[in-house]
Amino acid sequence: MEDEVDRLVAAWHRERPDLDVEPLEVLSRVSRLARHLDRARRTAFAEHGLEPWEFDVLTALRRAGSPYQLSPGQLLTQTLVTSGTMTNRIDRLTVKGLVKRLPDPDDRRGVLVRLTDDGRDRADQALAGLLAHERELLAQLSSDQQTELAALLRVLVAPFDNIPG
Amino acid sequence: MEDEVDRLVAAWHRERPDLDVEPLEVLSRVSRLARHLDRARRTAFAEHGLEPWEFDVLTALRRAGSPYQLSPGQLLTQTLVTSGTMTNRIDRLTVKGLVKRLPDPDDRRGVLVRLTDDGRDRADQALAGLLAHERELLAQLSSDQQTELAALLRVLVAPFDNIPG
DNA sequence: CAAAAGTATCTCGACATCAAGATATCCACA
DNA sequence: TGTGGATATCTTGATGTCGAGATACTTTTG
Repeated sequence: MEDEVDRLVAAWHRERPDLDVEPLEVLSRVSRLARHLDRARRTAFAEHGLEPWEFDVLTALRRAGSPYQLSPGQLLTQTLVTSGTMTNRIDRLTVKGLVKRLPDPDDRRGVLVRLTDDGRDRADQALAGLLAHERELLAQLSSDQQTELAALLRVLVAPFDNIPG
Repeated sequence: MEDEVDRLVAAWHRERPDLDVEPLEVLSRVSRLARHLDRARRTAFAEHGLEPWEFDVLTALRRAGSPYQLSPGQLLTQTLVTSGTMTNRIDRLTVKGLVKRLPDPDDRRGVLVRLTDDGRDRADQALAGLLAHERELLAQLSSDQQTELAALLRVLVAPFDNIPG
């Protein structure tokens, strides 16, 4: 089946036949798919009363394991936002009662952000919902194809994840 | 090579061994890669004095072919932003002398946004630069692997692109 | 031909994000 | 032990985006 990127590439061939736009076949699809996924996730999370950014923070804490706490610094390396943004997010999640700030007993500069019981439940529910939606999307591919796709994507992502930056 | 998603999946297995998080192997990689690509593009465009959003608008006009003009409405369906955002973008591109607004001769409600000569050159240069950078990223994969990857991604994107939404 | 519905663009207010800088604290080394 | 540099978090100001509504014009309908 044709997609927008096929049309994009066709347009470039028409306008710039001298140019090899092959890279767009992969990378434009990655970007566009990510955009669509963002929308789908927003919808999925709304069923649980969460915004995507709230899910990101809550699940980072959830994955940390009991007692479900991380420093703001650890949270921002995991979520790739700036410190100002993270301060703001923690503030708002605190108001909603999903996390709370505790002083770090070992470092008086720092604080620890801990998931409340309610926050943990919301994270678990939203994750289950997300996985259900995503499984539907992936039903277009066989299990083997999914594995293949994951492996190819890993090759492209790994350099970013392993080289500082 | 391991990546962040491998670590993510391992963490979920540890904390929620009951849950099948297989979909994340594909879709989290798509989202994370897209995020890295955004950054890389920002860097690539900066060499040509353009922001990513400027590139998006200019290349949409460029692809339209001579005389390189589209209505704001056409531009916002292509770039997936809202009308308020597009108005703002056209304003700023006009100030920079990369596009200009012309009245639509056939519909007095409408305007046409046309690329200036300078705008067209900038778009062409930035595209060439982008493709060069992206080719480097993709050098991790063989030509066959790239084709395979593009095909698998197309299967996932196509439903979004072909069903209105 | 007049009124209603639809369409195209722009305006405005709210908000999340970023980048840079401020403040407080820790740590290595002399 | 004290001093300078590194670290952790928060604050501030600017900016781009969204969403709702306003305005102007076109098309359809009766």
